[in-house]
Amino acid sequence: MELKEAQDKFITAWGAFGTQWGINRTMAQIHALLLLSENPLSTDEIMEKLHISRGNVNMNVRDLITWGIVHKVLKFGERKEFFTAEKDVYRTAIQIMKERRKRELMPVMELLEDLKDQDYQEKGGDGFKNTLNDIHQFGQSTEAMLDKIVKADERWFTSSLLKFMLVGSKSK
Amino acid sequence: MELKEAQDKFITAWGAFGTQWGINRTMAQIHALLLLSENPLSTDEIMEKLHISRGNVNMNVRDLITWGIVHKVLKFGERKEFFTAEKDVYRTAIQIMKERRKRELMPVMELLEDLKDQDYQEKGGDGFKNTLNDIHQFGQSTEAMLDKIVKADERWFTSSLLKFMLVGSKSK
DNA sequence: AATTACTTTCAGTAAATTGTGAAACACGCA
DNA sequence: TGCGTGTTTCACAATTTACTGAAAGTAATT
Repeated sequence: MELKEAQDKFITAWGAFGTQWGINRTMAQIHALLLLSENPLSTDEIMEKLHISRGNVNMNVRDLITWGIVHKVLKFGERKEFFTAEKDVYRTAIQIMKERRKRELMPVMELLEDLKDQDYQEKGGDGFKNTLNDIHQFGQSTEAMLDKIVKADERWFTSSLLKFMLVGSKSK
Repeated sequence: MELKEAQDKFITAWGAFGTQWGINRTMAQIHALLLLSENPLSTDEIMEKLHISRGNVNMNVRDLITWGIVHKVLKFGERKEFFTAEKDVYRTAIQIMKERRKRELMPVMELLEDLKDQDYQEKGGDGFKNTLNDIHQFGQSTEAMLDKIVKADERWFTSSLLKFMLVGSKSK
């Protein structure tokens, strides 16, 4: 298999996987493309390589930027904007966790806190409250974990946490 | 706020959150409904409470069952099938992790292994290989972690891991 | 102030996903 | 075997989401 061919395969597949997650195909493909490119690409280059429209590139790139995993780069002497992906896989992963937490976990927690702190006198009210409590507690545990991971640097994440996960467990 | 009102709010919101994840609204709503119901519900009850068609209920319930977070229950003397959600939040979460791993992580790993083990002689081939390696390595770390979590029981998950995450970290 | 080089927006369209409801299917029972 | 009760399937419809391309916007350059 040729290099270019392999890269295309990777980009295509990355796009398909993206779909299964909540990410749209094009966004995932752009990310993959930038990840593989040694140097930053312009809008036109992305358009050409992925055969998509200018508007599409613009919107998805901006989205990737708000996710914090793609950066705008200005080349000296050029008026065009270029884009590049964060190359460190751990950083990228942590960045995604951070954003998902903010967008997906936090709103749920807010709802739970809202519903939880009320008195439901009726029959069944306790069961409901318990369910909310369980979920809330789980959410808090998750938040605590993410917080640790996010605040730590990726070196710690690999070495310390992973070592613990792989070796340090004493339970069944 | 009335109990029923609060429950409806929860179900609606859970559906909306589901959408942000890769899960479809109805599936998330059915899950929420079953989570809140003390006793198992029949297809007809679900149809009625969520105002959705029989086919829709059937398909989504079966999907939830393949995810392992909803179970079929047979009531003595009744011919109908009833459904109930796994009530333990940790079990549910672990179950979801397991499935996502299988459906989303494993195929990616396979692709990476396939592309990785080749020789790309051309210029740039090394960069590509390095990128693949990084992602692969990260994937393996993730797999290792999930594996530990999945194999452990939820008691361990809460006590041991969480304690470690909250207290045991010595790094910056 | 007009031109050039580029970016952003957005109405309309295309594509993908989800939902419906009626028909086919399954199965116990008289 | 035919009936009653319940489940599953699936073509089609409705809804949601993503993409296009042209027009409007921005700003440096002449």
